[in-house]
Amino acid sequence: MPELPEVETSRRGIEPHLRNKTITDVIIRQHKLRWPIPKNLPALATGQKVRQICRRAKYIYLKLDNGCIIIHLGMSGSLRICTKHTTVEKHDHIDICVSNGKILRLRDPRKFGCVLWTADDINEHKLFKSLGPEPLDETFDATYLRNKAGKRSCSIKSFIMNSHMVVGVGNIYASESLFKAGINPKRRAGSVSLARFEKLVSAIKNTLIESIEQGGTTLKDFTAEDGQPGYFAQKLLVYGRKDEPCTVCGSPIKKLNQQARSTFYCSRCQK
DNA sequence: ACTTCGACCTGTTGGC
DNA sequence: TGCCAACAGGTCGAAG
Repeated sequence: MPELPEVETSRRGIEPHLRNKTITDVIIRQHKLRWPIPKNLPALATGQKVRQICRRAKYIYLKLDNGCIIIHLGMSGSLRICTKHTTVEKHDHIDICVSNGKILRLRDPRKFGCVLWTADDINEHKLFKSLGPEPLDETFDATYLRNKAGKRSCSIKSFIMNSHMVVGVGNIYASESLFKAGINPKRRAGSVSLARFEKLVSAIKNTLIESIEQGGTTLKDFTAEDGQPGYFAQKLLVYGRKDEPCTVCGSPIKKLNQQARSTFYCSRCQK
């Protein structure tokens, strides 16, 4: 269920356990994720040192000297740091074992996630090549979005959730950001003014920064073998609040479906 | 080039 | 209390 803040929190959580450690083994229990885990991944990665633990969009990747291990958590994936004594649970699909005895373990009940390998420049990888800017990058601003929006007829909500426009805005933060910016989620992307894109960009950045900070304070011990990994409840203004009063004007929050996803908004505050 | 929609999978929840 | 349908925070790739 990870949105970008959870992915970044996961990256930060696993980083100190893996950086500069040598991979001693890769154990695959289930190949069939969104795409098959490459059969030769253990052969490629074993013996290599993990140089960096990075994030791009909602992908986490481990940089080795001979390539990268790309990880996506899909809808239900989670990462934890284990030891060889940690019980393997159902849906624990892959272990990446390193030289200090720690194990990076991916659990993903719905199997929408993936673990892939690339030997080439990560930015040339098919999944990375056409990604839009990071939402917290300074190149992501109102002018950029206005230009991208052009005369497009798709809804502003699906526009900001489109990874070719900007990455990392998931279903929850799309609703939350549009509420903060006062924009109706059904509005055509092409009809949003530059001034309103300014508000929207600020809202997206603020929402994400706040959540990442909250993740950092919530995250005490990522090894959390017994409980959940570094996910965290967040204060939501509209998401999941159907029929509850708007925090600004008091009118009931509405729910609608867009592209088969739930959208929550205030019809009085968002035009 | 743009938009919509199906597909992938299992666990949880809410209504009857 | 139990059953079943609906739903869940992602996103690619095909089809129109």
